[in-house]
Amino acid sequence: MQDWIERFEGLKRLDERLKRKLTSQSRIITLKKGSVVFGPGASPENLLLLLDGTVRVQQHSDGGREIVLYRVQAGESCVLTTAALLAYDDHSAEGIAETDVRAAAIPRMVFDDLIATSPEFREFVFKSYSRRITDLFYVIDELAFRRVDIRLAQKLLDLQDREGVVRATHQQLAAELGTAREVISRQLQEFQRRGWVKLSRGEVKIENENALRDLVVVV
Amino acid sequence: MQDWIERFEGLKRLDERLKRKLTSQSRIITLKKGSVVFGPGASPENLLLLLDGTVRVQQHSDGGREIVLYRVQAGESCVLTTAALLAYDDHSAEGIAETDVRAAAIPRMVFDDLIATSPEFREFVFKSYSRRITDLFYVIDELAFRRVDIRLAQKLLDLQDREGVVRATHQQLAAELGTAREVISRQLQEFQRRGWVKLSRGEVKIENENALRDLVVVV
DNA sequence: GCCGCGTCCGTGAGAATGTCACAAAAGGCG
DNA sequence: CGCCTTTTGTGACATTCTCACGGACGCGGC
Repeated sequence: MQDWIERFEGLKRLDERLKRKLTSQSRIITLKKGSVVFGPGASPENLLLLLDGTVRVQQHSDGGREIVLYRVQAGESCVLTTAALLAYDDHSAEGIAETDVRAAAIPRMVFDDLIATSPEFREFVFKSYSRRITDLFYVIDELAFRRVDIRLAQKLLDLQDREGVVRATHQQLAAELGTAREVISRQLQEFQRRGWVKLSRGEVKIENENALRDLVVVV
Repeated sequence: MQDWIERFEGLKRLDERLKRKLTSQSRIITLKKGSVVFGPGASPENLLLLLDGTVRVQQHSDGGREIVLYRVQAGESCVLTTAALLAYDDHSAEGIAETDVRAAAIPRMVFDDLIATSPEFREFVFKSYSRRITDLFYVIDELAFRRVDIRLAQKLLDLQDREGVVRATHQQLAAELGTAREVISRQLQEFQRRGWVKLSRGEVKIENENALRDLVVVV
């Protein structure tokens, strides 16, 4: 279980000495689905590299609404937790394990050391930042400028499994888009009326994927 | 003009050798008010440190709407331009000089070198990232969860000068908040009706600052 | 002056989205 | 089945967005 480094595109090219250093000095941790990876008052002192599973990062409002900011997939890192969430304690962003999760925790000291010695590691870290910031820009763009029906169609396409089924409650879909549950319910009914989806408790079956894609593209 | 480094809280503690390196290897550039500091297809290869003036970073929609993401003030750096905007060329974020601007441009090589050798410089860079990301979180929070009247009141308080005057057109205020001009016009009229502000072409005079503050806080 | 002209602002109507309060339906479980 | 929780449906209304105008203001040319 020592060669998890090979799963990280950006870390493959580290030289052998650094790879050994990374594997020997970082701990492998596991988290149950649904547990809080980081949150208000619980910023880890470690850089987390996700080996398996996905982490959902979201934000709350006072009024109980939520919005999903981005997801960290296996093979990616949680750079922002180290850097930014410390400063951002007045508002509440948190990371939730969407599945059971396995991750490598790199202590801050080792992180610092690697940043100093390895250009490859630096590139990996800055690319991670870049990725997350791009995600945030995207969320802002969507929130400010796109209609809800289009965003919902896009989200359904993103979240569907191989059978074209999205397993999520209306409430969860609303949280994905940062809107209200009623809005989602009504939009989904409209999609169903047009024969694009089929609704049942806790899931949405996509019946006409192309119609959804057209909505996303053309408008 | 060599001691601009002292203006940067995070760089003061660099040792003398590195300070000399920074000043000798980076160019001082000046930009006219209104010019594009960076934008689609024009990401600079340099890290910019702002000596004087402010840069406004904003995003466009296809439909001609805009939203201000954050401002870079004198004494801060444009870290995101180097890292993120390259990856984000499909959507259009750009930096505009809000005033005449003077900045130090640090070549990528020097940046890389400093990151490798100086813990103080690393901290400076990561803090800069942290600051920007916090700003983006804030924008998302506002967009998703706050009413426009509250956001407008907040913005007026932020943008007022010493005399309580905000010099901006309704269109510009709309761009600040990522909303439509008509919405701002109507909200401002409502504020005026209540005696909180006085409107004239191109400016808003705040007449009752406390009322605006109350609106921001209590709701 | 006063005539154009571009920018800025006001307005009405209707669509889209958000809020609130409740009720109905669906599923789990003893 | 009866009871409970979760999920979904619905109406009424407030807020925000969009579209299509028209009028007002400031400025330069005459």
